[in-house]
Amino acid sequence: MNSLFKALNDETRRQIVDLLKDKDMNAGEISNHFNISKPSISHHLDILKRADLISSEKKGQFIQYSLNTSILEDLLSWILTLKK
Amino acid sequence: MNSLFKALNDETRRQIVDLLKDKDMNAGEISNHFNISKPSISHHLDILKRADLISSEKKGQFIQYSLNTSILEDLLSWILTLKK
DNA sequence: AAAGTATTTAGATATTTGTCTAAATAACTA
DNA sequence: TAGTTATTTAGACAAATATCTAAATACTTT
Repeated sequence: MNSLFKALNDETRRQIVDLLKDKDMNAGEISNHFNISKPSISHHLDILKRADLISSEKKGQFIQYSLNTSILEDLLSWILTLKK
Repeated sequence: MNSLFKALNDETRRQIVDLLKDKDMNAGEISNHFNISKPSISHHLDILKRADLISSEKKGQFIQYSLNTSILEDLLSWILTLKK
């Protein structure tokens, strides 16, 4: 839960998640959406991956990233216990 | 949204939120649940308050804190758009 | 094999954050 | 009003974080 909140506690990472909601993208495509260096984006992707919010798959020269919504169940149910 | 994620990105603050889920508490009562100095807890409460996750009301010598669940709607709907 | 493209790793740095102690403010009590 | 209790504010500091540039790795193409 800690790594999940940590991952989501950054505007850029939340935007990456929003991007991947619509379609899978490789690191370069993701990077093009931001005014941030590629190494920094790579670092953000790593944090999202460690939180299990995204997965990566090598596609030849590229690395394709996709969203993992299953991990959000935990977050969702935590919020719902608060709201009850 | 930024202040909300920031507020939730800390185990102590999430525990405070969990405490207030069950019943309202004053700062001292909250503080007693942690091995952290009162000023630090006060600082955490301030962050939660700025995120609008809790509200405070002066009750004589004490300050009573209570959970604000309405702000969680935004978070909830954001998560749901991801899961769609 | 050499050159080019995609991505990550390494190392540095400035900013943010969580914590502390000491002091200030506010309210109750004797 | 003096002392006690509840809480916050101020200031300091170590650890975590977001970012950068330079270099390394991995794949593709010619």
